[in-house]
Amino acid sequence: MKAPDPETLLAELDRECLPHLSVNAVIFGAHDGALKVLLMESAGTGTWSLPGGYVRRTESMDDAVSRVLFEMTALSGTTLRQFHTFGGAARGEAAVASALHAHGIDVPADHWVLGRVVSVGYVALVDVSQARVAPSIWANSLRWWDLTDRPSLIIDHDDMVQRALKSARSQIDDLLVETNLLPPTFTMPELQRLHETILGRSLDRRNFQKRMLELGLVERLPDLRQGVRRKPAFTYRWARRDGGSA
Amino acid sequence: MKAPDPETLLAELDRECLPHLSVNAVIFGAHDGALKVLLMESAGTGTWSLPGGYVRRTESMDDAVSRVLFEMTALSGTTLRQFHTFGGAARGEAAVASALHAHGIDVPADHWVLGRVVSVGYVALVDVSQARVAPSIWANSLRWWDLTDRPSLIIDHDDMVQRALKSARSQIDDLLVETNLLPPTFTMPELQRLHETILGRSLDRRNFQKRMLELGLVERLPDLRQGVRRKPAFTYRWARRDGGSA
DNA sequence: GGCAGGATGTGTACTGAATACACTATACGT
DNA sequence: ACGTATAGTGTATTCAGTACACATCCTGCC
Repeated sequence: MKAPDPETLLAELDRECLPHLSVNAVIFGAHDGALKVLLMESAGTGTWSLPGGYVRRTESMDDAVSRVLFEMTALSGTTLRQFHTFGGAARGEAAVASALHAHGIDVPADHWVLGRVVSVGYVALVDVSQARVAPSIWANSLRWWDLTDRPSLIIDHDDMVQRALKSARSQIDDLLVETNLLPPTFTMPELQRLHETILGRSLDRRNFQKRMLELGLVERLPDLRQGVRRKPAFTYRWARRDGGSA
Repeated sequence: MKAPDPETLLAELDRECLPHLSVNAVIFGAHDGALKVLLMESAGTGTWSLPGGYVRRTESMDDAVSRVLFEMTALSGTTLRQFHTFGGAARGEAAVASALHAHGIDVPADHWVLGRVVSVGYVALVDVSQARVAPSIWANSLRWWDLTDRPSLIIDHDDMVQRALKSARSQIDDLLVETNLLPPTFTMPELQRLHETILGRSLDRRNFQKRMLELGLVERLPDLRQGVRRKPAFTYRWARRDGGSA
């Protein structure tokens, strides 16, 4: 993002972006067995919301949300999946005014950014330790929150988190494949702990391993993971998907 | 809808609706064992597309799509379910210009209705015989097409139909409950034929009945359906759902 | 009135996926 | 070397979904 420029920011927004439309990303991360979600605090308001942004006229929504994610975390190549679009009539983002005001930008009261905005929700799973969280014009504070101990969010963003979580859990295999949430090679217990963190419940080791292998999601490598202070574990990597058409 | 008024239609659209946003409805109907989809022909172009409309600034998207459905079919109370939002960068609706031009309305080339529009897709199942299909400003022709024998559609509407169908089939129980696709009381074979039409495959009678009853979707009534020229069948009605919270 | 035909009603067996569960093996720390 | 913590592995059960055959009842024809 550019540095805040009182005069041109709003004009640029109007010229380059689709009005009344935003994308929001529910970014889940796993750290130390706790499920985290990335939230931002609108400057000057103390209110928390989901990271999001506007869609440029020449970019697809998918590209827009990838860009937003990159701007906020410096992560690219992450699988972002659309899960729902929120189009209630009462969706207005008063927090935007405060955020912009904190940067010396006055927004006309009738500007669309303060009014009703339809928001397309995307969900992603990322590695907390790889994300380089960076504040922006919209967010003076951006940080990971424990999912079970987070502030309440503006408008319907709490609902978005709930839906995103449900969606992420139901597509967990799909969302984890080929992501950077795990190193290129990993052990089965590592993969299982990740699943458990995301699903919020414990899984049986034997059933878990059986399922991963039966689904052909991972393939075992000849090496063992040494260096840990326990029994060495087999290492695995994501299996190449054999292209199955619809 | 109002009668086309060259001067005010566009102004009204700008004033009352959210720009660059539309809702589209994939309306499936079953008739004589064939799965139908409601399509409209943009006036003057001969190109076919899904019914749709714009979202008023004071109504929710859900309300907007219900209104569109009502305007086109006079059906109300139908369950419409959002299934996906289409936000590709190349979404422009040239057909709109022709449709409006056919009504003597000239659209400036840079107006948003001709440019990129993000479209929120909804799906519904309705009774073909109850729908009173009515042309509108946007559609000079509106009719049911056999799903397997339909014209190709503009932009990504063919993709929308595919996704909608997949979504409808996976939620069939949910979409059929309490709808007007069947009379208040119906027989099990009637319900089964409806399922078969929507799913596009035949089902086993015993398994089907067992499943419907096990899921508690229907409850048997004391009466038999007479008057048919076969063995009389039990009648059923939709069972009241015992409110289960998430 | 009897009989053939077609549609309706019903229960059991099989298969596959998910679940529950216990013991052996290895490295580290003492 | 011995205890402990973690990793590796197979079998039995349950549940959902699927496959399948025969009796019943009404209609229409003879």
